[in-house]
Formats: sequence, structure tokens, C-alpha cells
Amino acid sequence: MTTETHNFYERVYTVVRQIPYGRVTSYGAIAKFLGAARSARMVGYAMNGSHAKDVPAHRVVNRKGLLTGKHHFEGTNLMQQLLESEGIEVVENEIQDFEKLFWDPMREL
DNA sequence: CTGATGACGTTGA
DNA sequence: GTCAACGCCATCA
Repeated sequence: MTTETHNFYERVYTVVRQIPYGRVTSYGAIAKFLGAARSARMVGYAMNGSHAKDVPAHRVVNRKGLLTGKHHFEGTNLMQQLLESEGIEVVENEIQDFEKLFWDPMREL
């Protein structure tokens, strides 16, 4: 972690960093964009170090638009607070109009 | 090298 | 349409 930070992680951070304001995406979409469609879990796992980066992990949720990773944030509702701060409606840890707010890297990029 | 873990996704019942 | 189980791949011990 001193110099390299495996390329895989950087790839994830890069894509997540490209997520526009008020938009969200899923781990699978990022994984597929990176060429590792079967490594969706790794995308989320990689986010473990995202807190030390400028990666808006709160904009990344699972395929169902559920804030599965909110438990990994400092507070209990920090992730939801950030999303709501961007105009995203979140109810019961679930993003509303997820399909509309969904940002596809392969479609936008 | 083997085993276990995980912020997911897909398929089957 | 909802719930449960399996699979996949990369990282850590």
C-alpha cells in the first residue's frame, strides 16, 4: 500500500470518481466496465480502501439500489445523508428511482 | 499452495 | 413476484 495499490483497485476508484453528481451506479456495472463482470464483489471489496481516496463510495450501491455498504461508513446514516444531500431520495436504505438515477459507465463513457 | 471471506449477481423453486 | 442457494473472482491469513 505504499506505492502500488494494485491496478484493479485503482481502476475501480477511477470509474467511481467519474460518477457525476446526483447519480449512482452498481458494482456489477463497474466490474463489467473493468472487464471483470464476475468480480462484482471485488469492486465493493476494493472500496474498503476507498475511504482514504476521493472516491464517492456512497454513490455506489448494489444492483437493487440498496445501500448495502452503508454499514461500512463511519456513522449509520452517513451514506444516506450524502445521497440525500445530492438530491437522491433514499428510503429504508433503498434508493428511489434507482433506474432513473442509475449511471452506466459503458453508456455514458 | 490451500482455505476462507466478501460493500454482488444470477438462476431456480 | 418473492425467497433461498450457488457461483465467481481477487485478496488475506
